[in-house]
Amino acid sequence: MRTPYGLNILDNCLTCPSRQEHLFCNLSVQAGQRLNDIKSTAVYPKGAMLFIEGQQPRGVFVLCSGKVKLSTTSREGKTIITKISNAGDVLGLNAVVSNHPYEVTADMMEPGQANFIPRDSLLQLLREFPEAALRVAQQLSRNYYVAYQEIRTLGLATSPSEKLAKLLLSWSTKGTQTDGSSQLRLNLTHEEIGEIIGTTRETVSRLFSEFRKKQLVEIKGATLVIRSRPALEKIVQS
Amino acid sequence: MRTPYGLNILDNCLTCPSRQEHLFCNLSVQAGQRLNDIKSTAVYPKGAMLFIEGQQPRGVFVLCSGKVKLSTTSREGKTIITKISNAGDVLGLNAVVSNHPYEVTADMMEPGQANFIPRDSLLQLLREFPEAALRVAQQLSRNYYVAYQEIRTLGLATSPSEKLAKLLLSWSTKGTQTDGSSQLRLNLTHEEIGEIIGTTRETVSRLFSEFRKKQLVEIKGATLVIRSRPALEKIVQS
DNA sequence: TCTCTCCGGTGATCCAGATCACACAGCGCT
DNA sequence: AGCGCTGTGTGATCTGGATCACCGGAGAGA
Repeated sequence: MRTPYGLNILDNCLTCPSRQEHLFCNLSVQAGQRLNDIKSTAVYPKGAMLFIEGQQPRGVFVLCSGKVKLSTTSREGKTIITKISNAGDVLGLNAVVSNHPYEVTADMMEPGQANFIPRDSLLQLLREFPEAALRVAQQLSRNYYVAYQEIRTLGLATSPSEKLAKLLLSWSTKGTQTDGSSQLRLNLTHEEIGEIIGTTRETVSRLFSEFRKKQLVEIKGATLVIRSRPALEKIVQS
Repeated sequence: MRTPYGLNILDNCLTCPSRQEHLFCNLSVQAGQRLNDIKSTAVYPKGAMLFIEGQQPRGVFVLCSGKVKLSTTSREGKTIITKISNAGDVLGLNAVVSNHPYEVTADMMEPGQANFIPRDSLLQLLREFPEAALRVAQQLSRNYYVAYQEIRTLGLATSPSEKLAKLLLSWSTKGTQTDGSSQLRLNLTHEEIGEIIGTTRETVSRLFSEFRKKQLVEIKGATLVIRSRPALEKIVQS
């Protein structure tokens, strides 16, 4: 099956390749079937907004493919990116469960597919299947845990260099691992990286120069090679 | 019933005065009874640690009376206070549900009582009572929501004065409300306030001077009077 | 090919807030 | 009283990173 954006569509959660990997997908057959029935799937272009900060929650989105940027913006226009979500992530869950407005804006960084589950149907399912409710609780507590790391980073890490080092290390675990160095594709602009670690475009640029000069890192086009994890860890130190 | 610290002990959740007010207390009779059976209650002195950041989760604490400071500290010794908890709050829930270590340290700021619910018993209860699991999910999503506000404050609010103004406003809602001014007891040191808004003792001190000079605020001993909410809101503006 | 726009690099300046350094006030202790 | 301790108030510096300003390269689109 092909779509306007050249993606393969997954139309059944039960046969989804990431079914086993993620909390929300890995349910009993009945609950899974039910989930499959109430979901509707759609493919979104780059730049599409799944939901916007402040909207009343309509439902949750389960990301099947693509990358999604979660961000929040102050009245003066300053933006921070709180998370880059990948396939398998559940978006908007907190808003739906707590019935608070979405606390972030979710927009597609590249074309991708997402399943939508309306709020009422989801809550009904949770009432019927205790296992699903527990699974959701676990997912929420994981979210909370991640949010907490973010608070620690923003509140405790002092310098931008520390934060950038931390970020690179967290990325490097996902990249190609070899000896003490690893490699990863960099598909964010300096501006966006600045929004993640809470600093300006210029500072990010200068930090990369500095890291390059110190041989901690190497950049060829969009690929970033981490030359020395230990050295980065020393910068983090906290 | 009297205790070493001069507190009345509440020994039954079903008759607790705050039973109706808080998510976790307000369950069906069966679930409530069960909760009452598996909990054990204790009274703690000022300074007692309910749990410490990094420990494996033993269970949750439901605070019956007193105030608890939740904080996290970096290796270099910098500390941030993430929340001041009051009666009715459930502490350690995320750690228990996700089975991650406690992400904060909880210590009593004044003598108080707390019920302890061991991890295994709680999880068992959640499996048996779907309503309880859903309740827990809601509690977690509320926690998440609060954490998010914190991220916004730390990441987006620019100046310390903005953060302090925000904090005072959030406190003033709980204090004695009159016209446009309100009054509240200040039982934190400048140092602790600094740890909440992420700045130094000296800066807090200077900010209070400044606010006093601008007639936004008045301080007599431990009571703080907010003279003009609108003016504080103008400082926040974000 | 030319132009437009976005992104990255880097220098120059400036300032808010951290840091250091005292002074002093309240309070419990012996 | 005299001592230590904890918390507060306020000056004097120092500095890291924001801000402004400009340039050059890469890609898109006509």
